[in-house]
Amino acid sequence: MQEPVPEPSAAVIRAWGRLIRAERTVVGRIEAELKRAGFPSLHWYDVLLELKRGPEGRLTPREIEEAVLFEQYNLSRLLDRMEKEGLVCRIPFPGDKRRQLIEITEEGKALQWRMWSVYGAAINRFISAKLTDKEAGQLSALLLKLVQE
Amino acid sequence: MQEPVPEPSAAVIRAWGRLIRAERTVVGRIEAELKRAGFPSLHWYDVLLELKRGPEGRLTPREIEEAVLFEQYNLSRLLDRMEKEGLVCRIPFPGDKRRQLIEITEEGKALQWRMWSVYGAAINRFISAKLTDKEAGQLSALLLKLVQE
DNA sequence: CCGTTTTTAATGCAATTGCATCGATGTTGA
DNA sequence: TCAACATCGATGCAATTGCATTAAAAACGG
Repeated sequence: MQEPVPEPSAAVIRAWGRLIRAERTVVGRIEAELKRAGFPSLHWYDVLLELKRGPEGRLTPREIEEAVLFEQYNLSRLLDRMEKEGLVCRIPFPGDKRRQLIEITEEGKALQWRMWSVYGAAINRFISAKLTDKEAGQLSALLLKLVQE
Repeated sequence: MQEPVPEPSAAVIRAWGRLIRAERTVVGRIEAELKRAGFPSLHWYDVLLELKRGPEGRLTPREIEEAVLFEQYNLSRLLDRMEKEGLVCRIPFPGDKRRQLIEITEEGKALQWRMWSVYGAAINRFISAKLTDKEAGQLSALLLKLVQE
């Protein structure tokens, strides 16, 4: 027996549409700034930042994956590219030969730092200029509810 | 003279991170439902829905592009694929040989309809269950501010 | 202890996306 | 009117992503 699906409310549908479009718009604007400045994409930045925050600049791929929500196979290949650029290196995980540790290099830290000057300015321009801190707090709270179990 | 960039506030940075992650999470969940049901991706749905809403089920590629925020070249090729599946067809634009009209077919309308039963249910599960209508309204308002000039 | 299951990361191949540019029309302004 | 210039959509090619699967190592269960 097939239950008829109750229609989502107009308010919810509108919010969902806006979420997708807002994300696309702001990511697009910020990526454009990074590209104009000759930097790699936000994905690279995300990985660099997570690593920098990790203990001794190291995390396992799984930990990065969970933090940035990339697919395992995409992260694996992104790390290939980043390693080739000398931004990270792979080191063995003590006591478990399946795992590995990804370590950010000095060059990686330097890139993260240089990217932040552009990225931070873009955030100012495209987000801070549009929302007060109070509104940003409200937005955070709502988005948190959205992803919680 | 290089002005030092004022750091974005913690509240803004947090909201931005949550926006990206919430979008990734919810899109991921919804896409998984669609895939499980054997349907194409949300991008296809977005185009079908826009067309269905357009006058006589027709829009120019530019109009679709503006509505869904895809890149011109990506949309061009997405329409190729959709046309190949018989979901849309390209017809000449009267009075301007550069443009064209994309028209949704009956088959396209039918697919949109069938996808909605899964998509709507997923929205219920992943959004309505997490936010009240009032909260959805607040979220909409904040996201709108974010993208406005 | 050993067979089974789970976890972790990599990879071949197909599909999609990004980038740059093109060709065809339309539009504009001297 | 006609030479810029702008708009619209397509496309070659490279880069990235998605999908399915693999290999290796660890954890588990009897």
